[in-house]
Amino acid sequence: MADTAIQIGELSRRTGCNIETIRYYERIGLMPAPPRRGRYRSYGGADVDRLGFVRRARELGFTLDEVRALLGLASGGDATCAEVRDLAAVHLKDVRARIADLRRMERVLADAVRACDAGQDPGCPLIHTLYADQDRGV
Amino acid sequence: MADTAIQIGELSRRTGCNIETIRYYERIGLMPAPPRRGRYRSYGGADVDRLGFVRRARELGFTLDEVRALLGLASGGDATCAEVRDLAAVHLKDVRARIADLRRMERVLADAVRACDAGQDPGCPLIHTLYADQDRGV
DNA sequence: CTTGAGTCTGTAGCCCCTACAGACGGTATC
DNA sequence: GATACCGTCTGTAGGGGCTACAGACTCAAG
Repeated sequence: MADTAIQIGELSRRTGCNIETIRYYERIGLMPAPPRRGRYRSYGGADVDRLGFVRRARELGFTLDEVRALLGLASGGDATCAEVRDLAAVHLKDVRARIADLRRMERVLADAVRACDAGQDPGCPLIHTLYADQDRGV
Repeated sequence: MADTAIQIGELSRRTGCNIETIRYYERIGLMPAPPRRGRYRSYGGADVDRLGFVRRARELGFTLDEVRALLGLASGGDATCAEVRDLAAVHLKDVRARIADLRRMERVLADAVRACDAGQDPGCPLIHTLYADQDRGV
């Protein structure tokens, strides 16, 4: 929120976003190309806010395209809240699907590891699982 | 398990693995280069098994490098079960970490969507979350 | 003889960065 | 003033794990 001009390194420190990544975001048009002081990029408070927004959206798992959409909506009026909500809802569904996938993996892996520990099986239970299960399960 | 020779399309059908992906696996040495009938690849039952193994391991979220290791261990004696177990245990930990990450995302997203639906907030709650939360949360 | 499906090689693209190489800028020290 | 050192610059290549072409071929059926 300080409105003094900062360099890319400071922007990186304040947002926790890698310098290379900041330049990458600029290249793909996610961040605006800032003015230069000499040949160095010069950022202001608005850039810190915007990049923070991007970073937090990324941490919630939004794709860069979704982040782009969110940024567009964020600058619109409050009529866009419904659109934002829908974007988030779709993404939430996606996140839940990924969780469900991972839980299936978790279950199978945990079972296999437990079976290995039990050591009843002649041969390795996990290898057995991977070889034998014909398209079923998982 | 049929031991008649099959072409890549049939291998693809039997394993559910994309043709391009099969050739890719061959290129990176995950699948052996099969003999040719004329200029067409000719596969046997062992290939169906091996590719099935790879596919199931992938479905459990193992990386290709891990799959490579598993394949190596699978052909070893039963002394390797402990190694397989450890590989799986490490991977399981990873899967659990990813689940935890996704659950954090899920929680924040679900809260935001709920807040949007409630419509108390002046402006959009999700946008607000993304702009305001300073490094905290998420 | 021609059509059509299957296969072949090779290369380029996807997502989202990350990691260089090699040159320049600006400041602190000697 | 020279040196050292950090920060920044551009540009390009790589990663994982595929996927999607283009353009050539093989082969069986009609």
